[in-house]
Amino acid sequence: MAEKPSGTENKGPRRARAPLQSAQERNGEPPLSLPRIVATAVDLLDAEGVDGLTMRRLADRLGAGAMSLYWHVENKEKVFDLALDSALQYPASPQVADTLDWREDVVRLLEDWRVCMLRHPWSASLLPRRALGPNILGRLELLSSTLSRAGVADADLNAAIWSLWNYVIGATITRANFDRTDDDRTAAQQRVTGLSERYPTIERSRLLLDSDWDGTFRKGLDFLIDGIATKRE
Amino acid sequence: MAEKPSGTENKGPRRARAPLQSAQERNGEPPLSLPRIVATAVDLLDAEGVDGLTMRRLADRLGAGAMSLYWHVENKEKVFDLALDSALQYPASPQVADTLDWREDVVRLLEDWRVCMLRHPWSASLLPRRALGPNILGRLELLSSTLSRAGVADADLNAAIWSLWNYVIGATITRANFDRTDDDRTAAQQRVTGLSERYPTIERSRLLLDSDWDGTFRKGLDFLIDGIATKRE
DNA sequence: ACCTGAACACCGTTCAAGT
DNA sequence: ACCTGAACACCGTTCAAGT
Repeated sequence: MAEKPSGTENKGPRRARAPLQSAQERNGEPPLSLPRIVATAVDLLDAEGVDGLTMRRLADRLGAGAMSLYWHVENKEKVFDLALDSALQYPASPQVADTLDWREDVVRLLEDWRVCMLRHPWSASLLPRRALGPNILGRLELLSSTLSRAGVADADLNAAIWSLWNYVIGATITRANFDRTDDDRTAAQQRVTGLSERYPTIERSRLLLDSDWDGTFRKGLDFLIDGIATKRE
Repeated sequence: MAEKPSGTENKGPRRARAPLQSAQERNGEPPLSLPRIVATAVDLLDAEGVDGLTMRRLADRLGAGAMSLYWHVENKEKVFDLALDSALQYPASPQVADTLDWREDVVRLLEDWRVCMLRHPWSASLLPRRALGPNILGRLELLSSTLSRAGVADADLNAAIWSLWNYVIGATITRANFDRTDDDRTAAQQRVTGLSERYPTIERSRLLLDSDWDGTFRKGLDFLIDGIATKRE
């Protein structure tokens, strides 16, 4: 499984001794490279959604033959892995550390995470089923250390992290997928209304219409953090 | 868009005046019917996962030609919608209502929901992107009315419901997807260990190994409910 | 070292046709 | 009313070959 240099440590060919300008653009960079492939994949996903990412279409966008990708990337799965982690990049200088209020830190951390995923609406639903890349791990580490420094007992640390992770993932997936068109939502609520004797509470509260996603996210997050605060020593 | 009877109200052909036993099994039921298609789809999904569900394979399992499905079902999307809602069936007699403790009720409701989705590991990730069928709406209604009866203010009701929904979805998706093989998890944790200077906290807490999913789920749920209890009037 | 086209075994869905 | 096969426009990936 290691004949090809498509392994994890390969950063793509170096631009130094570029050979003889092969038919593509003439900026020193070779026409295909892992970073370029990943960046283009993210663009394609942003534009066309998960189902829009096709090896052939991706190659097309890169001005390459369909099969050329496989020298760099081994798999479509791998493309997803790399695109996801690349979409979750975060400011290298974690200025979040050591604020006065650890709750503030956690909230800011997770809200940034959420905003980042909402900017790439395909990312949230992909996250739980992918290998954890360095950016994802970096975010988890930042969260862990913040909570740990805040005094969360070691025994409760993992439960706290996973609870927050699960909540952020769930909220973001829901929002990215339900927040489609207003028409869809009205249609859904109207189906409920048509059966108001079966779903009286939902009908009365207009659950499927009203959706202050940002507010709801923040409220639930506060609940969780309140609970976690209890576990500090 | 309405020539075919594949619309929402069509429950499949009635078995009453069955005609002349067409080449299939000789139990009164017609060889193809919406309920049978949906049930088989659920089986197929359980056995082969989301990617395993193929119109052709589904038809195969039903002993029918590949295209026969389209008379009953209009779409592959629709198959997913129906299979999902069918997997989320719940006891028609909601004995949950009117216990002494509303918190107990909510917990039982959501734990049953989660167990139900874990029994069909493909369901959780499908849920957020699908139309809400009667079973899903029924569960939402039950949750809503329980919270409402518990005294949650109308202004906070929807936020409470969505918070719980998001949390359950997130937790279940994470669990269904991360809980794969032990090998995977050890490999993941070892990658972290190899970079222990970058992820010291995660390494120390063994986040990627230890995963008491059930316990974590319950703890986070309690946090949320605690927070919601605050909002009662 | 890097890229390519032809080919294989699949997809979902349309359509015109069978009973 | 219900089912079908052929056909179309796609997929991901292998392989043997090009430079």
